[in-house]
Amino acid sequence: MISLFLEFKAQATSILKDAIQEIGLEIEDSELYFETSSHADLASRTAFKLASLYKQNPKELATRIVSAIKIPDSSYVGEVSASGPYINFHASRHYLNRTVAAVLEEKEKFGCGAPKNKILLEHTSANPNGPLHVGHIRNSIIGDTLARILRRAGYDVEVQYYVNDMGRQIAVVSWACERFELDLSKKSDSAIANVYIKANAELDKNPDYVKEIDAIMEKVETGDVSTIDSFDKAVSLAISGIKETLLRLNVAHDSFVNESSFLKSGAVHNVVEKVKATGRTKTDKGALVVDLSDYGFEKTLVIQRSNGTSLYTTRDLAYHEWKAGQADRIIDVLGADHKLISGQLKATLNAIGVKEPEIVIFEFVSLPEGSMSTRRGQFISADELFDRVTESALEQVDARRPETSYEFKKQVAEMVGIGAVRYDIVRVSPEKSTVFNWKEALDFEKQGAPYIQYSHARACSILEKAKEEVAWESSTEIEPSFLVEDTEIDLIKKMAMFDNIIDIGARELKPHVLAIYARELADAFNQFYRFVPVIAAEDEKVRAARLALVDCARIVLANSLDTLGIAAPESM
RNA sequence: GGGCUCGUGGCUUAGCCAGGAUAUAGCGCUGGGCUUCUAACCCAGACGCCGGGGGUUCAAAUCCCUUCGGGCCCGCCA
Repeated sequence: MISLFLEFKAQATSILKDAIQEIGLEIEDSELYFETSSHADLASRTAFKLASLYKQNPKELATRIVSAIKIPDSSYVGEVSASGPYINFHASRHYLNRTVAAVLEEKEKFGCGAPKNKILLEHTSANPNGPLHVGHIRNSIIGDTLARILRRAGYDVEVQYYVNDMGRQIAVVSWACERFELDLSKKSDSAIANVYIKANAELDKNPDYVKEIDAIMEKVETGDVSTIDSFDKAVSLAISGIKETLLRLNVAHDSFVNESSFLKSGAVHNVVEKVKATGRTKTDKGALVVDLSDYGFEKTLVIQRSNGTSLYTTRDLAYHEWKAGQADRIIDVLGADHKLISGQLKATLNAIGVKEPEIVIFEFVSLPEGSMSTRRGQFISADELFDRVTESALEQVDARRPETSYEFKKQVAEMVGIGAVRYDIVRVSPEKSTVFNWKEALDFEKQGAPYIQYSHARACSILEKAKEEVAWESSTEIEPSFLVEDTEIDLIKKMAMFDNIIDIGARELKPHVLAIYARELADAFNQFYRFVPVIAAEDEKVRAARLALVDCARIVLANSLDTLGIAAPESM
């Protein structure tokens, strides 16, 4: 709740506005054009804007503004200077001291924002027709990291998995379970995938079977008990396996919501009636379609089949109508294949006066041989990735820490392996499509999660040693003003930036900014570690201050890792 | 065919929406650093017509047009 960089920026804003007013000019807050830069802690390009507004020279304006600047006592802003047309703000000693104190005071709460309203976030929601594959977990990791960022930003976040327990693909699964034997010696989701793949091959060979699927679909829609039971059985087998995978990935959902519940409750029927009431619907070859041409969609949207059954879209409309009543903001994390349909969904919701969701789209992960498909059995399961990556991590731990127990190595390998997977996926912007590559996935040499985790472990190790050698205690009173080395100041400034990163991530729904930040924070800590002796510091007060700084780094690294959903080992 | 999106050193990638100070970082490569708090580390160096071509602007990786290449979508599937 203690703002540092955000407060620094707020103070810089007010100081700059006053100075601009002082020289008789005026500008909007949004035209102060602040940016972080290597030249200053915060730089403003506003002189460019003022120059064009008032037809004056930007350099001269910057100089005049700077000379009119008045910095209040105990401000986070220390010094302001003009560099050509740029106005550079430098943080004060007070800001640095306050940062150290804030981290020590707030500990795991450091970086948290003030309490905000409720968000309902849906992610993963993969069809229960097989295990999660490496494409699905991009959804899970983006979604889970966003949820963690939003929580730290202060939102009350509920995370849901929308279970498709009655679509056509589940009818195929159910049909497949009758026809083929489930191999339950395997993980249940994998067993489901096997019969699902076989069934699809059968359906491709013999199109007559399609009628059987249609019949099953009609039965479930009319509430046939044995058909519903058969669906439920298949779905729960798949979902229990998926839950296991998500648990290992450190991804948690607050609730699993069944699609069928909206049919049973009559919500699907009601939402169709609401859409009809807008006068946008018509019948096209027996099917009920919605005209969304005024929203820019050329083609109509089908919301009811000619046989009267509902579609995924129809049930999704009902789901979103329900969600809109549960929270202030609705966020869905969806694959790029949903771009069009989610636009149509939003338009339809808008037409019936229901709050629209914010959609976060991520692009596909494909294989070198082409796109992944559960139906064709062409995918790499998340389980296989986790197994191989943790196995590879185990070899690393074994090589680096041969003296430790097998239990320890196994634990570290799990933290490092899963962390590496999460980091590798979250560090890339969601809008980039990627090709899965085993060599890269198993590479621990690059600066990824293990690098950040190692920095955390290193901080822990220094503090452990300090307890033994100099009887250090975390409660020791310290004087942060002794932290004057470049690497110390850089590290403090980087820690102070945490609230800003959480704010940006939450505002723009971009989890990758946090991934980059965590790596930069680790960089700053490692540089400090390399250049500045801590335990060996000669002056006792300097040593105490540096130990406190190590403790701060440990806390902010741990908080960053926690927000990324990555374990923070104390030793590795 | 139409729509959306991505294209930044050999490879991966930040910055683009809100245009401005030498274009970010990693891997790989070259060279250096462990009798000192964990070397999964640190330091230095080479490598870029920011896909191509036009335009707008005092200023373009960023905005506009066009073109090429990759991905996704255009189902009474989800």
